[in-house]
Amino acid sequence: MTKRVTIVDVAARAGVAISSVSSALNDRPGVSAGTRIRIIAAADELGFVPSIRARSLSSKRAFAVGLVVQRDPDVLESDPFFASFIGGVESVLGSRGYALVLQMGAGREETLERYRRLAADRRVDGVFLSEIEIDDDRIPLLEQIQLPVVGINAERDDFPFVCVRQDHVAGIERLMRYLVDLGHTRIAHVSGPSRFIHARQREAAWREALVRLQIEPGRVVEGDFTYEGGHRAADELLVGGDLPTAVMCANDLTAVGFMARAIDLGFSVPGDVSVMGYDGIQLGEYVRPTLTTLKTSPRLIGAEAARLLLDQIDGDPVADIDIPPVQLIVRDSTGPSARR
Amino acid sequence: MTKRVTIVDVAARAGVAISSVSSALNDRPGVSAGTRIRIIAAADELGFVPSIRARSLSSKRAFAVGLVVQRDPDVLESDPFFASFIGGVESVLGSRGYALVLQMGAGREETLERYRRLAADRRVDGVFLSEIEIDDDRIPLLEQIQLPVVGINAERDDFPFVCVRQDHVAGIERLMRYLVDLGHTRIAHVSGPSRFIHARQREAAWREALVRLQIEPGRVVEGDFTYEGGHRAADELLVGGDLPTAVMCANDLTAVGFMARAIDLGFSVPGDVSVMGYDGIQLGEYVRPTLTTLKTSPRLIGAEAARLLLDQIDGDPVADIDIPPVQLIVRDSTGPSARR
DNA sequence: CTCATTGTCGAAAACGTTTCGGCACGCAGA
DNA sequence: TCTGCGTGCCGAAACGTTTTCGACAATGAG
Repeated sequence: MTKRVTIVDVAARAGVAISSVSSALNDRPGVSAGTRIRIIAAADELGFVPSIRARSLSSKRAFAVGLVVQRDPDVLESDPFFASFIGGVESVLGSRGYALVLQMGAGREETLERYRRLAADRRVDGVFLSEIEIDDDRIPLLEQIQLPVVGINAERDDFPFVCVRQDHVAGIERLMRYLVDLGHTRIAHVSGPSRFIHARQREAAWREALVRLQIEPGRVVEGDFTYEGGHRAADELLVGGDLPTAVMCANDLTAVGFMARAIDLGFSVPGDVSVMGYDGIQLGEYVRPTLTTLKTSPRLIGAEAARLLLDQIDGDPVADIDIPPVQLIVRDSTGPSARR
Repeated sequence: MTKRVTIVDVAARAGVAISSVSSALNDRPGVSAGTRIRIIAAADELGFVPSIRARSLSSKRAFAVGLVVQRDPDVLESDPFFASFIGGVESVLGSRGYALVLQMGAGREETLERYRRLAADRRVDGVFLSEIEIDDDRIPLLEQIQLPVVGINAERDDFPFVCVRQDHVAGIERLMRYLVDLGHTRIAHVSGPSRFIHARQREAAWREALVRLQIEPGRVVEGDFTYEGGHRAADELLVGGDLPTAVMCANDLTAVGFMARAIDLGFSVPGDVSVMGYDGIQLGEYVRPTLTTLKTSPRLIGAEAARLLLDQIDGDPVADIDIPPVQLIVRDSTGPSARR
């Protein structure tokens, strides 16, 4: 019923002191090969599972890490990023005996409060920091609290923690080169909310890629990563004389919304305007026309971020990581420039 | 740096024994009003935060609950249920000093393994059990492990744990009555995978509602809760002579996929066929035609489930809860029956 | 044969709570 | 005055690890 077999039982069975059991099971030096084997055998036979609670108390570790996601319910409703990200995180955490504590804050203040509580309670040994904004309050807060942090897509300069980044530059350059090869020269961008670092990164990558390809960057309309945002962006971009021949949206959902609205407005996709997304979510495969996009791997980002966080907690040296895009997926929403 | 102020400090400051501090701060009897106030004051002044770790060890509680979601990555990719559900769970957990441990299992065996680990480690005081299937392995496993459980949309008979259920019957009856009032008599259903209890519940509710309204239930096609599943269902249902005049899909994503495909096939929605979903996700508002659906509240389900779980852990009496649907949302995808 | 050295192991002290048994003390009833 | 009994409080023992430090044996060098 209650947790029966403790380290004491193992020690008794192996005929050694509990300290030896501890050393043996944690791969610490100071115990001979012979006794080590004996101890491990005893532990196995008894089905010994060390008590995380006692371990936590004694070793001052929680064996858990935290993720706080700020969720203004509408925006993130069906954001596929976190599900995959968490999957990746979990795969690494599980194998190292760690667990993930997930918190959700509705507004800014609530989110900060969650971090504070997590730290005050010492419930986790480290946290992920994602969806980072310009002048993000959480950064000074986390600097003050002494807690290992791994950032996700943080800005490249001036970020005080280690970070995992999607390599937007490489990915978006591939998208742009593809468009330019098709003859496009007026290429617009529907960005994410500009307060988000990762939205700015994508926009900057778009701009730089075009400059590098010697194309004048087209208009930028700020979206919000939603389907509806794509609608609005189409309304804004597809009027007047200076129409873009291609549009790159900051994510797939926006691109799908953009296409739907463009078609409603009487444009042909890709005949009049090519549309591309960024993410590679399932949906892009089902809409008509199917969506050209760049597939990324939130799962990989999660796994690497978890590895970095755990290494950092263990005191191992860590360094930033760039995750390359997975694959350029060419489908039906893009085609040769109309050149009108 | 390290957790400084402990119960000992508080006791010293208040001039009492640590046992009194513990009693006072936990609202336990055996301490007079006067000293209680003094102790609370001392704790406040010192900014005392009890160590969850010590508390866990001593009181044999983890102060955390677990959610294991099985994620065959494609299917759940953009399932909005969990995000909202977790939001609701969190809102209750937070205020009671509990945290949520989230685990993700890729396959069946991995999922079971997560539950086992969670239990063996005693990392949580209880778990949620959702997406329940017919003959679900997890049920016997959880019965064997002694751990409080709250089910989500479990079957009504023969489920060994307490449960929170969306009241599909009430909700779907509203949808059906609305269709029947519009003159529909051939009403089909695109279900979820039949291995899921909640998919069967929806189908059963659909069937019973129609019987009650004295309409012969139409065809049933098994979908999979995805957009693509809606596509396939349309391919299957919209051929031959005996066409349905209305289709109720088991969730919104399926309905949106169904509509898109129906329109591709040359049908008019709702002219030739009315389509309705179930969930009330954002997307239904953006597609054309906009989607008639029933709004549910995963958030509410999460909150109630968390309350039930915590009460159960505290040893308080608990009883099943039915959550009513939130609102029938009539939009453009449904209309009078074509009666052809 | 002695002494320093190394490697192995054990006893005991943390870690910071909760909980349990008991000791004063004041008060009622005899 | 004595007995009995709640009340409020205290000291100390859990809870199950990790970790430190010292004891002890075996080993090699002088």
